[in-house]
Amino acid sequence: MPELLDLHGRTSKALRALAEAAMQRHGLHLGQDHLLAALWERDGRTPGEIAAAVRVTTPAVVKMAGRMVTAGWITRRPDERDNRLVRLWLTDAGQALREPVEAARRQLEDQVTAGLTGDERAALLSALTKVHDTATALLTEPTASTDRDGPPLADR
Amino acid sequence: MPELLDLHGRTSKALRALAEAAMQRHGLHLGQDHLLAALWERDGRTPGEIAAAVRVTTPAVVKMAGRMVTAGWITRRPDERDNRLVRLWLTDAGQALREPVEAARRQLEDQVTAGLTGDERAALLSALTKVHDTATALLTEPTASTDRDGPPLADR
DNA sequence: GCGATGTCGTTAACCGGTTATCGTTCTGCT
DNA sequence: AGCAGAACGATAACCGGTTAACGACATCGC
Repeated sequence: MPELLDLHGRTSKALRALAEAAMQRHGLHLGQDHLLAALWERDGRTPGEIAAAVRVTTPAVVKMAGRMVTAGWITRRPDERDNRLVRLWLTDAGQALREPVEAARRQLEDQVTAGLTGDERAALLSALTKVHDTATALLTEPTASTDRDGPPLADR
Repeated sequence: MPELLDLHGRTSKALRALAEAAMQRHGLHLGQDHLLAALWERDGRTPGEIAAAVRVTTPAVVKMAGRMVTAGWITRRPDERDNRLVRLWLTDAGQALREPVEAARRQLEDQVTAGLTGDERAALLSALTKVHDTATALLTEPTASTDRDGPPLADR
C-alpha cells in the first residue's frame, strides 16, 4: 500500500470522524455544513450553484437539501423568472447555526494542527497544495491509458 | 473555512476520485481494494478481522463482501470450529487482481507526488503523520465538552 | 413562430459508510 | 449442567456520495 495515499486516507478518515462529531453537536451531518456555508456566503443559490461551489453533484445537493428543509434550516422556492430553477434560502435557524458551526470548524483546525511548528504547517500546506493541484490536473485531462476523459473535478 | 481542513478535504476528494477511476478499470469500487488487500495479506479472515484491519465497521465489510461474492472475487464459508464465525476466502479471480491493483495504486502514488522534491515529500509525510496522530488521539480520548467518549478510531 | 438544442431539477439505482438491534453460538463461572 | 455474559455476523435504517435518465422550461437559429 503506497505510503502517502495510505497516510492521507487514514488522516482523512480521522479528520472526517472528528468533524462529524463536531457537526453532530449542532444536529448536522457532515457535509450539510458545506451546503450551509455556501448559503451563508450567498443566500438563495440554486442546487446547481451550490453543487458547483461545494464540488459535488446536483442530485447530492438536492437530496441533502431535502433533509435540511425538513430539519428547518433552509426553505426551497422557485425562481421568479425561470421556472426551471429552484432557490434555497436560509431560515433563521439556518442563519443562527453560522457562528457556532464556524467556531467549531476553527477549533478543530487549531486542535489538529497544534502539534506542528509554523514551518511544518507552511511546508504541509505547500506540499499538499502541490499534490492537490497535480491530482486535479490528472482528473481534468484525458488519460493516455483510456479513451475517455477522466471524471470531472472532484473537490470537497 | 479553515485552511488545512479545507485543503485536506479537497485533496482527499480528488485523490479518491483518481483512485476510484483506477479501481474501476479492474471492475472494483473504491474500498473493495482495501478488503482484497486484507485478504491478500492473510486469506480466510473473518469480517470482524477485516473490519479491524481496514478500520471500518463489520456491517460495512459484510455488505461489501456480499457484492464481492456475487462478483466472484471471494467466497464465504463458515469456520470449522466456531459456528459464529464466517471466513472470507479469495477466489482465483480475486488472487489474480492483486498484481494489477497494487501496480495501479503504486502508479497513482507516483503520479500525485511527481511534483514534490524528496525533501518536500519527507516534510509532508512527517507533518501529515503528526496531524494523523493528533486526530487519532482526539478521537480516542474523552472530550471535555461532552460526557461521552469520542467515536472509535477511524482509519481508511 | 417553430423546431432543435441546451439547461435545470428530480428521481431511481447504485455505492461505501455509520449506528442500533437481534438471534445464534461460545465461554466462563457456579 | 445451567445460566449469564460476551462474541459474532446479519439486517435494517440512516447518511452523503455517484451516474443515468427523464420531463419541463428556456434559448437559439431559421
